[in-house]
Amino acid sequence: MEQDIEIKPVLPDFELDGFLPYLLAEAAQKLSRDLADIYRDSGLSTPQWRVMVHLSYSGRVSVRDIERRVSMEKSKVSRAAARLEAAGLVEKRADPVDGRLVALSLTDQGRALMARLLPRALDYQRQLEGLLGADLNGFRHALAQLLNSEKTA
Amino acid sequence: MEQDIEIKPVLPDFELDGFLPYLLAEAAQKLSRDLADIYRDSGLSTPQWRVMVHLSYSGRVSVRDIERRVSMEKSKVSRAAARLEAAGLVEKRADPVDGRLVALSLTDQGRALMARLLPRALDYQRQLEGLLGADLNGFRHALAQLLNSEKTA
DNA sequence: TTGACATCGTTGCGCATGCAACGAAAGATC
DNA sequence: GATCTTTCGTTGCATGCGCAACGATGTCAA
Repeated sequence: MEQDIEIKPVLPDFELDGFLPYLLAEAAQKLSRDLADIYRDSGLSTPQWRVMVHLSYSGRVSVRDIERRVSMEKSKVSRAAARLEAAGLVEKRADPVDGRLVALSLTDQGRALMARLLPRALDYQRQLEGLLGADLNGFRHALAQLLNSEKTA
Repeated sequence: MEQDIEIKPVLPDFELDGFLPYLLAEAAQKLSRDLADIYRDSGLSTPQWRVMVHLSYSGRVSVRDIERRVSMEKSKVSRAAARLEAAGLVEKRADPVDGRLVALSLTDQGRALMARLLPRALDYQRQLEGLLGADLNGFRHALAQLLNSEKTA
């Protein structure tokens, strides 16, 4: 008889279902997928969507601004912006003051697209808020705590 | 004078800082990065870590099991398992009952590694729980709600 | 002004990823 | 039992990603 059904857990206390990084990753992935249903039909990838969202309420912005704000790699932002420009949704100009900066802004076509998509995103947001109900405030507070926390290592 | 500092937000109600899918994605990414500091030194990638964790408390499992449980693509699981086998951490056998299934299990070396890493993961978990404090229960409940929700679309 | 250093955005490169297609094996139907 | 369908795991392929290196521009100091 070989070693057979000897299921000896390495660490009995450990439960994957209660592990916060795992749960958070699962939830984030699900929400991201559901949200993507809103903008996928418009031909936007997730990085492109994020850039568009940022431009929708931040006006004219550089690549570096988006990188810091949304924690996207600058190369990711750069490529997303290049495709958005090719699609006619975003305009890239050289910053008149600082020649290194690229000033990104929505074109009329891009603004029209987001004027159509953002309300749907807000609907989804309100749907989520309704789902969470009484837990919403605590949930927001918890997320803020996690985002601002330093790892003790 | 060209169109200049006319920052007209597309949708005034929209605030990225309060948008739940965005916040959740940010928080999940941060926790995943911090957690990775625990196992990165051991040469494990994130998919490999997830497979190891699953095997640590589930005993012998097939690729399909992991795919369903951890919502990882089966190709992702397959490649992670192949590398773990090459590293001597995981053993792959053919299931004696169902020839299609691959029975994955930890080797002694793999078990020893996880016996060293899992306590550190639990420490991190407890650190997070302490950080959340009174919000912890509500946070867990909220995550469960989100994970089980159906999109109204 | 000139030269050394920093910052911004793009691009090349190696690698991981997701998707589809495939062979092998099991199950279903007759 | 023979054939058709389904399931499992692997692999090929196109694409996206992170990281480093690069050219271009700005900044600073002497």
